[in-house]
Amino acid sequence: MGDHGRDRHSSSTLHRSTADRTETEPVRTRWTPKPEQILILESIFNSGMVNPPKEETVRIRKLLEKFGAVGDANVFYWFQNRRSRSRRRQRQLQASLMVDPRAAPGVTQQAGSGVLPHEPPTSSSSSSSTSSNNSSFPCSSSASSSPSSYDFVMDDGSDDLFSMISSQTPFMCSSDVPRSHCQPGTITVFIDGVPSEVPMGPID
Amino acid sequence: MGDHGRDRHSSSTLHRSTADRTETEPVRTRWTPKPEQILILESIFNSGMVNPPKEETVRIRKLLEKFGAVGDANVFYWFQNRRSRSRRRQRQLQASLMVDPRAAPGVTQQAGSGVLPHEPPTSSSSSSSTSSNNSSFPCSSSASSSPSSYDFVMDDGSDDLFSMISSQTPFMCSSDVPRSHCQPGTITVFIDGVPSEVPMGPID
DNA sequence: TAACTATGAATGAAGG
DNA sequence: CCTTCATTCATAGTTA
Repeated sequence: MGDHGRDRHSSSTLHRSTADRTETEPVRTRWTPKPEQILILESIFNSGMVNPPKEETVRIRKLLEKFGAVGDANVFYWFQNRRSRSRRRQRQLQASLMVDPRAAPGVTQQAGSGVLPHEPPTSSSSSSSTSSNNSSFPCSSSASSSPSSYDFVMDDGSDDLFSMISSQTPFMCSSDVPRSHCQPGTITVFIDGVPSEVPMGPID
Repeated sequence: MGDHGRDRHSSSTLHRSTADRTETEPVRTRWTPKPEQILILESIFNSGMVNPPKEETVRIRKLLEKFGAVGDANVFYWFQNRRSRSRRRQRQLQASLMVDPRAAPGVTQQAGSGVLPHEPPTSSSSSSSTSSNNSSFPCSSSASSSPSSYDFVMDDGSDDLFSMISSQTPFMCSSDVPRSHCQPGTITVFIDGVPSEVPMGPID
């Protein structure tokens, strides 16, 4: 069982493959988000917007497109998976703790499905309260920080727009926020000096 | 009948999986349509019956049951999801074409952008909605002259297709092109040489 | 080289 | 009808 043969077409936009053959192979490679894109997505997610509406999704996509080809579907999937994964992680962790206080995440992988629960660090101080004191995102750049708005400064004009990212951030500073009811603010992302606002109104 | 007389979940038939976890665990396995079942479903869908009534749903279920456990709800959900997905795809495609200037007829293209699963705003979203584009596609294609039975002739089929049934079965594809409403006839599915008729009455 | 992990994409099932 | 959750498949990227 488990033999599905559904149409696996979709996706799109991807970087150049090793060698683009003129063959009829669409090379349906899946979208590989760039580090900058991941940063943006994570920041938005951690800002409380865990489920952006369509309008916001489109806007976010436009934002991400500045760093690489990406479609609305990719953004949509990203948020969906993010939410799902976060919840699942929490659930499994909780379940494990309930059953056995020292239930190690080690599992015996069985042939067939490789869905083994893997609980990485993070997710500790999760106060599921209406109060949101989420000050995640150590994006301590020289940019001024406005209340209720996150500033994101990127320098892609240079050769290495990655400098800012690898400057201090290990890779991804994501503290899974279960559901923060952030106040209506605005996520401001500065790209190449151009600020892009992503108003985060009613999250869901 | 105020409410749809359709029972929401009545999939009484479901196979058991490797239930060696907990004895009392129903394992709640979701229905995994077999390739043959998918073929039948797609055929019916592509034949124009995109929203079969309950009676037809039951009949289709009976048909599918020959290849594996399946409930009425599964069939119902399948059609519902299929319809939704098709519409979404179509909408997205149209939107993409409007935005994407490279609608080159040439194939072997890495697609434009990730098609999103949710409806794009298409024209600012404000105007009254539900402006269903009825034009659609020409309801012609290759159809048998038999007014009593309908043949499934799908194009595409470029994707990997499973090894059909043990008999000869018309190919199918994932192309979603629901004919608005072809002539009311009968959908005949040849299974193992045995024709099963599914009269398509009120299509939708 | 293969095996594993992380994650994007697809879809069944439900809720509204 | 539409959106959303949960489960699963497939694959890019990493590791032994």
